[in-house]
Amino acid sequence: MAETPELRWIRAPLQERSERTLDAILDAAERMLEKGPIQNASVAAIAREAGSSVGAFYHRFPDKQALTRTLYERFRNESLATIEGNFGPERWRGHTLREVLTALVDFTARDYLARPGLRRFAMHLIESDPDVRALAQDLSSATVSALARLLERRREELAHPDPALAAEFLHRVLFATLDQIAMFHGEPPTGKELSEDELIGELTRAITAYLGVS
Amino acid sequence: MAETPELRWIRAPLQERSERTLDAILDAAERMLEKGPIQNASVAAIAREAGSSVGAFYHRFPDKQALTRTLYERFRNESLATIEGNFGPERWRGHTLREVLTALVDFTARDYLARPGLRRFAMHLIESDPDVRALAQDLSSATVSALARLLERRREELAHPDPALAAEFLHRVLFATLDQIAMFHGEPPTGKELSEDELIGELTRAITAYLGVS
DNA sequence: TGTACATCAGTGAACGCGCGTTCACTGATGTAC
DNA sequence: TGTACATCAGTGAACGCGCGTTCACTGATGTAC
Repeated sequence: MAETPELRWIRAPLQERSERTLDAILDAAERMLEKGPIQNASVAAIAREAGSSVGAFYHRFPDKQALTRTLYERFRNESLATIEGNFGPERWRGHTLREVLTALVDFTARDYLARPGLRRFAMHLIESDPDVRALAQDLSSATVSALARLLERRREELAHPDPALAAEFLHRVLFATLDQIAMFHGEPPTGKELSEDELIGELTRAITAYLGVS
Repeated sequence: MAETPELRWIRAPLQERSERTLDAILDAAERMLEKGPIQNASVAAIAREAGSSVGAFYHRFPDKQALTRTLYERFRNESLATIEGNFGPERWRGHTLREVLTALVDFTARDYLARPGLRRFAMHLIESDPDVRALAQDLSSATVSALARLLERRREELAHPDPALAAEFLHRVLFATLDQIAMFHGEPPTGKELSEDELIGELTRAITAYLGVS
């Protein structure tokens, strides 16, 4: 599961043994993400889950923050790869803008909602760690730019006067909505259920209507 | 500033003196909300800010959680009153649905964005305290119902086939977007600025387009 | 290929700090007569 | 109206717990010759 992680915040493993330990700790932390906030999990508990020890933890990580940053970076790299894959101009050749948007919303929503703990983790970290926030802004910018380019290229298929502004706005609304759902453990803040399919349907309807997709 | 608060979670003050202390503590906590998470502020710091003492704090509140719950309930009551005021059928007589929605979005967005710390506080509490979450769901339900009734009454002014579903969806999207902005201290997650006016404009555009307002 | 030594990795008990909570005490307010 | 007493309110030092971090030690791996 784990690639060799970024070394920005951790001591480089010099033996294969310690690389295994490092991966085990990261994997354990990732597993614990879906149970509850990592911020509430003690280093001892994480080490135990990894089948390791507190001392081994501190042999790799200078402190607990380095673990959360490294984890965040793992996920950010996944996201960057996904953006590359989803937004290339040739990726959607032969499809209408409506089809493209429908597919993107569907994919993004299901991806997010499948791992709510991960999203909660990211939100808390972005809120509290300025370095991570800078990384997240970078990721957002990349996504917004990719979306803006997509909209610019298909300008004749939409009515919104300012595709760049629209991309910025849509990015915000979409991710805010998905993050909010993740935040509340899949239990929606209102009593009434709104199923995943209904949500995706309404999101698509709202986005195409907002853009004035022909 | 403070009304006599709900007594659900605190010991009733029997002398005027202790009621003053109670209000001072609640006001101090409210002030501290905008600085940083109350969860990170120690009881001693809150008591100090209130010009009181730790012992006085525990004379009113059985524990720290009772403070956050009481604070939350204060704000929830404000919100309930706002809903009552904003959603009565006679409130908008003589205005088009477009005008009503424009006014509601403008009011709600500016109200939220003026006190981001309050929103962050509420989000964290809703996430971590099941009792508060139940209260929040109640509040959401009330808002959604009020909005749904408004849309039902003006069904001929909109194209969306299911006003109740639309109300549920719009509520989510709107508050998720505003909460996300509050969450990141007004610094948007993307580098590019989207001014408050632009945001409100695009929100209104998106909502009217989604509903198919004539 | 074997041996000595250096470095890396892992262990878990102990430390220390922050913070929520308690408690013994002092002071203020209300009430009975 | 004054006085004695009970109850309420406030104070801040001390307690205790959880948890991040350290550290002295043991074991494993790599390397020089």
